Parts: sequence; structure tokens; C-alpha cells
Amino acid sequence: MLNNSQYIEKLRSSGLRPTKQRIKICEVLFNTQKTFHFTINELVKRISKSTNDKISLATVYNTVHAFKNKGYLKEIPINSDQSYFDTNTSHHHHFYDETQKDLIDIDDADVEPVKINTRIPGKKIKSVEVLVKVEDDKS
Amino acid sequence: MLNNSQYIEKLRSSGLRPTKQRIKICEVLFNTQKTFHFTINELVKRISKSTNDKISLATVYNTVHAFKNKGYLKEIPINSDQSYFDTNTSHHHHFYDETQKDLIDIDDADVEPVKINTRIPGKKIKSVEVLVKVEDDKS
DNA sequence: TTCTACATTATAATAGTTCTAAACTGTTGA
DNA sequence: TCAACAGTTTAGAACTATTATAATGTAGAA
Ligand SMILES: [Mn+2]
Ligand SMILES: [Mn+2]
Ligand SMILES: [Zn+2]
Ligand SMILES: [Zn+2]
Repeated sequence: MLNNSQYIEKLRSSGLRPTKQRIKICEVLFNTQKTFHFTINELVKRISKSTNDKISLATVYNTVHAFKNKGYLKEIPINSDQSYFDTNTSHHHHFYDETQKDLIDIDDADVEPVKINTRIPGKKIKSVEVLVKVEDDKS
Repeated sequence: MLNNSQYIEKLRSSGLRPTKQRIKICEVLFNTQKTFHFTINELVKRISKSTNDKISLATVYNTVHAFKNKGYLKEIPINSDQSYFDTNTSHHHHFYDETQKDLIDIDDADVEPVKINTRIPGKKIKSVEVLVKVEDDKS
């Protein structure tokens, strides 16, 4: 929940020029009470609802990737035909509702730390993500 | 490590006609000492190395999906441009080497059971998968 | 203000996957 | 035994998410 000049500062300080497209996308992504998950298509819809100036699809892709690289977004691995992104960049895991194709955060307090008692020599761990797939309980 | 007539029986008993294409794909997938991970493209290459009769790409897709639905294969959720499949259908987790784009099994004994202390009402858990992303350790 | 590197854009290209519809084949049961 | 049928294979087209291209525009420095 920042204002525009704060987004401008944030962008500048991470080496991204604060263009009006990027500022608008910041607003759509980060001017919310709650974090959320989205696909590029869903983001494009949100953007067009909140502005009259259209932002090209290529710019949305470019910006999402730039933000991901800067650590402002995370990409969630769900094997699907499209990428899912998350505005919640803190460490947490997910439910994936296969019936409704919906990603839901799992509060980190509700997951015991995942202990992996093996390593790969010469490799360092970048992330440990748990994906809990759920479906409608018809029993 | 079954022989052809055992694959025929396996296919028949799961309601799949034992065509020569499916039997060949069974051989490529299941006639190995170790289980492995593959993409469709890699599977196509393995198939063409092991037979002169060519199997169409559509059939490979059809068969992989049929086998997945019957539980003979698992699809591994890695956010990537292509689907990864696993001939190891037992419960286990993975390292994903982002440098080499390589999936590696984690022995289930090396992972403490993942405890999720929350549920979604009306939904039942289908799977709990841990993906540990690793990269080259340059430090 | 001018310059330049960075950013946006429309559009084409790419690539994994699914669809289509015609030809083929395994199985059944008369 | 073999006709009939449902299931399967196939080549190629279609689809769709994503990336590349290259021309135009713009933020920020000097
Ligand atoms: Mn998929
Ligand atoms: Mn991706
Ligand atoms: Zn999340
Ligand atoms: Zn595996």
C-alpha cells in the first residue's frame, strides 16, 4: 500500500526506470490489502479495468519478469499451461485446488519446517516449496 | 522389468488395448533398472532409438496421458515450458537443478514427513509435493 | 535542450500441446 | 471364422502461452 512517488522510488532504487506503465502495474499488484496470485492473462484484465491507457501484452510480460527478477514477485511452480505468480514474496507454501484451479496460501505457521536430510554436492538450495493438491471431497 | 506378455496383461487389465505402440512405450518406460524423469521430447528420442517402427507424436502424447490417468506415471509440477513426467509413482520429492534443468529424486527416507496443520473445508488432499530448487554453488 | 540507453509496442515467430478426421486394428460375438 | 464396431493411430492443422523483433517513444543525464 504505497503511493505513486513511493513506487517511483522503489523502481528507481532497483535500477528500473519508473515509466507510467510500470507505476500502473505496481499499483495493480501492490496497492492491495491482501497479496494474491495471478496469471498474466488475469493481470492484463485487472490492468485494463483500472486504467484507460492500455498497456501492451509485451510490456506486461516484460514487467512481470523484471519484478520477478528483482524479487517483487514469485513464480509458483504448478504444472499448468500457464505461469502463476504471487505478490506474496515471503516464505510460504500453497494449496492448489484442482477442482477450481485456485491457488491458496498456506500460512507458514501451519507448516512444520521441511527437513531435507540430503544435499547435492556443489549445489546450493534456492527454495523449498510445498504444493498440496486438493480436490472436492465427495465421500 | 516385465516382458511383453506381462505388459499386454497390464494394459488389458486397465482397459487399454495392448497395441504395438503402447507395448513399445511400456518397454521404453518400464523396462529399466531405475526409474527416471522425462519430457515428451526426450521420450520421443528414446523411443526412436529403440525401434525402427516410428510412433507418431500424437500417440506418444495420448499414451503418456493414458498412463498418467491409470497411475503408471506421475506428472511433476515444475514451472517450466514443458511437462515433466516420472516413472517413479511412489511417494517421493524432488530436487530441481535450475542450472542443468535436471530433476532428481529425493529418497523419501531423507525427508521428514511434511505436516500441514490446516485444511480446506470440503476438500481432500490428493498429494503433498516438495520441490527443492537448487543451483550451482559459486561462493 | 540534446543525447542516449532503456522501455514500449505491434506484430511475428516459436514451441509445447491438443484437436481433427480419416485410416487402421484389436476384440467380440454371431 | 469373420464381420462389425469401438478404440487407436496418424499427419497435419490449430491453439495458446510465451518470447523475439525491430521500430518508435521516453526518462534521465549532461
Ligand atoms: Mn500440463
Ligand atoms: Mn516459465
Ligand atoms: Zn502464495
Ligand atoms: Zn521422481
